[in-house]
Amino acid sequence: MASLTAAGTEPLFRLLNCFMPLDQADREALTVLEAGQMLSCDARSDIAREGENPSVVRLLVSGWACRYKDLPDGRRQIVGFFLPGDFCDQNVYILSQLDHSIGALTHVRYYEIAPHQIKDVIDPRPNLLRASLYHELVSSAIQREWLLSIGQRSPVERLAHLFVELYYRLRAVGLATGLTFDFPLTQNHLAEANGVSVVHINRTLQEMRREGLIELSDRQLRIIDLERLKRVSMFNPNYLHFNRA
Amino acid sequence: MASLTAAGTEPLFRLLNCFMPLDQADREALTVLEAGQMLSCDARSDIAREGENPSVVRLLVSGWACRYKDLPDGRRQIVGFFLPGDFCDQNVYILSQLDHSIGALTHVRYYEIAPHQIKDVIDPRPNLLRASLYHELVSSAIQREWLLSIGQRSPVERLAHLFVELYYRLRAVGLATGLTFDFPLTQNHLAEANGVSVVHINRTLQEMRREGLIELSDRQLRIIDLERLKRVSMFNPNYLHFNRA
DNA sequence: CGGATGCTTGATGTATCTCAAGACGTGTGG
DNA sequence: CCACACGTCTTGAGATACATCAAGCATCCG
Repeated sequence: MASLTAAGTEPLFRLLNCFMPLDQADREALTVLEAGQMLSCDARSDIAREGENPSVVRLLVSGWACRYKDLPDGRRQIVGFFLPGDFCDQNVYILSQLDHSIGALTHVRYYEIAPHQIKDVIDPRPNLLRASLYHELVSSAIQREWLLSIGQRSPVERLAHLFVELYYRLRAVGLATGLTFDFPLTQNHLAEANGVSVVHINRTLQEMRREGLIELSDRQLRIIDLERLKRVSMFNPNYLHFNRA
Repeated sequence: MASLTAAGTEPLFRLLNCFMPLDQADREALTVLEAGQMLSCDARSDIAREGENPSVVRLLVSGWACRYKDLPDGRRQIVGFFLPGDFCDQNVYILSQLDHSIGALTHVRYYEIAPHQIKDVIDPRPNLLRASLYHELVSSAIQREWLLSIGQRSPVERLAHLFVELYYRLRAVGLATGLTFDFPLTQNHLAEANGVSVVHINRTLQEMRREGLIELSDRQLRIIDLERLKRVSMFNPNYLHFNRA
């Protein structure tokens, strides 16, 4: 069985446990998925490419990844981040063609699992089933919140909002215990996720540091004033649907 | 049984039929949903508000609606449009709290259906089941494409892309037979969906008219040059997953 | 040592916002 | 039936937030 810290299916268990109260039997049921094939992938390489025919479900175990879309002329938009414990699209294997790509932002490790295996594990247990449905719905809700951010929030607000969101999600899977935590995104990633140029991200970050909101260096983020960060970004946690944070 | 034009469950049938080949028996199965309660709602009023506890699934029958999110200070972002035949969130009734609102853009008519009724109709028929899963996945894919649009495309490109998307979707449900069709969105709606000010939308539209791309007046959109519109916006229809357009 | 990768800064241009006003059509109540 | 409010589209003027281009520096690594 996996150790309790950031290995195997433990992050997934912790995440699902935020949606529905799970018990030890649920936890053990999930470990069955650890029989699947564990793969790994280097930073800056793709886990899946647009146009492929997906046939497996991927469960991120360690490292950060992202979903992105690109245009023929090279512009690229990150449309979501994957953290340990996240399924990369539980149901997309149904589609015949992937409409986006998945890229590794750091070195990542993940399971590739056959769809029926997931069903075998999850479907018989009502709470797991419900929690995994939540997971799916929340992924979609996060996309909507990003649309609100990119469409309406200013760059400072956008970054503040993103930092708080990632803080909540990392905490859920046990990767942020305090207000300082590993944060491997480069300014380039932040730019691609927020629809702003790198130069502007750089200046926006400086402003936020000057304001005493955050510190960010050496791949570590320190949230100095969480409440102000939430106020600035008008953060409303309801979209994450963590009933039991 | 409903007439074939834009009434009852016919738009839904047509939409699902774009994902999987359906037969007459599937069509008739869907009409069972017409036993549900038909409601209507005036333009500019809300069908559902953020914070509510959703317990029904809504199927849009006629008119246009949108999903939107707003910030405490009044800013608002439209994150999706609903056309006849669309389910407003097949699965959200699972969540205890709605994280967004649904607003009517025109006078709309819709069914309110109990979740179990939908399951009763859809689950026993494999093609219906698969098609409705597609519907869900495509809604999510559209959100991703919008993120790409708002984050990376210029206002002209964004509008062009939106016009093509809506043309495809309207055609799928039989509401656009030629390149001229009813288009009830105001410039304000376009602004709120694209994260641009109304003034700028106005000027962007003028530019597009000048360029001979479209005509738009009196709630009618005329696509003058579809191919150029697609080229300008770098439109790739793969995200709609209309296998059988 | 040379080449990636990432962060930072300055200078310049422009796309887009904001504010403000007017015109038009439509429905409504006095 | 008129007066008025309201929603929508349009235009102008001015301010500014942001992109772009370009360069320099640090770190890491083969």
